Amino acid sequence: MQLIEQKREFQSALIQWYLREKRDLPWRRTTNPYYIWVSEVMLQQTRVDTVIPYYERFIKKFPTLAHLAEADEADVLKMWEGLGYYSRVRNLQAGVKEVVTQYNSQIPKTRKEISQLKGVGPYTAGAVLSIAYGIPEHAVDGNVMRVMSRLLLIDEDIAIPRNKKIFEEVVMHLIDKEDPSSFNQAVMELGATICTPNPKCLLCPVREFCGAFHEGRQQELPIKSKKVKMKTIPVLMVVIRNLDGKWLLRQRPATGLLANMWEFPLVENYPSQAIEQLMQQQYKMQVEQPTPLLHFKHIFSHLTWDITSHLVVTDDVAPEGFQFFSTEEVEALPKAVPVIKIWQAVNEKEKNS
DNA sequence: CAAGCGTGGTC
DNA sequence: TGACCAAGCTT
Repeated sequence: MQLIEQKREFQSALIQWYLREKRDLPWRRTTNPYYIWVSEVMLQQTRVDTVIPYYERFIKKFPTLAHLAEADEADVLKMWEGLGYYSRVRNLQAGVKEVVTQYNSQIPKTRKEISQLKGVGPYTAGAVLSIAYGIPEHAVDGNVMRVMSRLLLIDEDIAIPRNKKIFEEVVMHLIDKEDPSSFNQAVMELGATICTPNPKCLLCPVREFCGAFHEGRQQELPIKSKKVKMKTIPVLMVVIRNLDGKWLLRQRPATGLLANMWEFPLVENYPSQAIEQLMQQQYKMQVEQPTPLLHFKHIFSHLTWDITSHLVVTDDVAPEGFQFFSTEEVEALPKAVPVIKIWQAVNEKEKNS
């Protein structure tokens, strides 16, 4: 195969292009393995432009492994608010604590050891090892599979997990042992800017090595099977204010959807009946004066919430698992986007009365 | 392994 | 407007 035979020329063309054209990103100004780790976790399934401000704030607030290890989980979650996939940061802090306590605050330099840290999978392990330490390890993400499937005309379905090892083996063969950091980042940069789903082949620095370009098959690669369409769940959210002007919230479980985030009382798949009766049944609470707030859809990765929200008043006590919070306290709690939207609607209504 | 897990951008 | 996407990991 042409690319394999001209490996040196390919590596050189790719890395020269990367060093010339790479975007100036905050995490490319350091090789601090902790900062690389933070950036890689944030970048999982998340766009660069979204990550940048979160990254800047996060490392300012938690500048070292020790700072993050010792931080309160609620403060850590607050820094992640709005970024999504909230278990990432819970796992990150757990992994950082492992490094501090078990590795004398030195992030391990072997795939075997680093992969055992919470939240560090095959990609993140290879990314930290190669970018922070210059170790020639594969870091195969969606970009890499797309780029390699085109370069080498690999037509295995990239949606099937067991096929990823094909790409990991390809990368281990092609990777530049002298500069694995630039090589891995170059492949990803190429996938993010040139070898996109709709590729810009005329701008590609390695098109002469590309099997798909030669055969005009760049639009049909990679092969990726479709996923199932998601369900829509009707959700009723009730914002409950007591006579002291405080708000009723609870923290979601530590695992699962919106892990550890705070929310107003909610009912999924609720029956069509009055809010007062529903709150009595579900939470044993007496509420009055229901006022409609917002009606909107919130789309998650695998399901949609069709959210109806109301504002009510109560003179009751907080039910099991709930607490009343002042307005300032509610602001400080980590909340996911649908809760934030409803909270903003409440504030609007307060302002106009 | 398949399914669960957020959010915002793009075409 | 809806499908698809974006530097994946866990169970």
